[in-house]
Amino acid sequence: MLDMAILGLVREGPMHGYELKQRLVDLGFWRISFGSVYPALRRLERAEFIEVSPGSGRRKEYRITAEGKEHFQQILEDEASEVENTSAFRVRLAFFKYMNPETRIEFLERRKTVLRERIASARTSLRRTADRVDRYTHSLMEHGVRSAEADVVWLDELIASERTNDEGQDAPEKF
Amino acid sequence: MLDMAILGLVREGPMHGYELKQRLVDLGFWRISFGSVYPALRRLERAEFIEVSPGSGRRKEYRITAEGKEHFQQILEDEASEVENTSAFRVRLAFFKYMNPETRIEFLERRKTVLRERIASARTSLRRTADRVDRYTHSLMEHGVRSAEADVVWLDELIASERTNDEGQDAPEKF
DNA sequence: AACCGCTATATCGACCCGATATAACGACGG
DNA sequence: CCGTCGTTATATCGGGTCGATATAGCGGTT
Repeated sequence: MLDMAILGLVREGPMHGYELKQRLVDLGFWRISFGSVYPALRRLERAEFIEVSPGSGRRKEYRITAEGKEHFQQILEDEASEVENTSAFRVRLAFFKYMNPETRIEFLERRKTVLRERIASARTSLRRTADRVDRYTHSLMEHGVRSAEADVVWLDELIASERTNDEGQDAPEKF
Repeated sequence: MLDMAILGLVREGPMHGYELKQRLVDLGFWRISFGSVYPALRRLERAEFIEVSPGSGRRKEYRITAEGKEHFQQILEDEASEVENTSAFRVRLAFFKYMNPETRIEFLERRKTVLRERIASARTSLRRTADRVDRYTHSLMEHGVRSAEADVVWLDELIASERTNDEGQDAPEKF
């Protein structure tokens, strides 16, 4: 998941580790750690998906290779893509412009299905435990349902906007 | 974090691992894994916070010890409690009834502060990157802000309800 | 009686997190 | 100019977590 995020960011242009982490925070991955980022960079370097060159000062500039781009595309569009994992879903969405337009909607729909199933089972367990559970736990469970419902609404908006203007602003392939 | 969740659940009564995991799912921890649960149980057993006895069939019944209760109380009320970690926050909330009432509001307020800071910095990075970023990334960032805002509203409700009926009854109400 | 899906415990490697170490850098006042 | 403080930047470590997988009893179905 982190590999995809890093490749997707480095794909926009060369970057160093610290900057990479900040961009991830910008995307909403608050808790990403340097203990994940730097090992990931070495991992990707070993696999020859990225290259390193010295930047200014202590910096190391990372840039994506041809194999890296290929690999990124492959894991991005992977049919068996993890739609249950919120973080993985969000990363894929962040790089939606690189995704085949016809798989975008399918991807969003699958995410919606997962959320709907969770909402249903959460509602069930809310009803089942309504009397045994204190108000804090109950509120926690209810808020979980409301959040998931809001996510579904958001997904519906994304799907709608994807269906209506699908020929408009496809991002430039090059950089 | 998982340790606290397990101790809190086992505190209600003896339980086996599989049941424990299901209860965690009920609380909204969708992605908790057996690869975390069983090692955690052995960890807690080694520390003598829980005891094991054979249940029916292949089951193992886990029950909390006196030291376990003590430890649970200690990590629950820990002043330096991790309020930035969403999962840890949610676990603590699920066991709010065991928390000292006067620290509950303080805890909720600290969580609110963290969320407010995130909202502010997310808004900043939204403005900063508004032109450079595609509509998918933009929508992702915006949705993050909206979710966090909804969380703040929810926290406000919890705080309000905590301030008004602080008369020590744990009767579940509508909410 | 063979089969299937669910319950239940367990382990493995890869990965991620939080804390910590190190050090160069710019800014600022004394 | 000189200390020192906050930020930038890379890196490592131990312990925790994840996802996959193995094993097997158990109840119901055809």
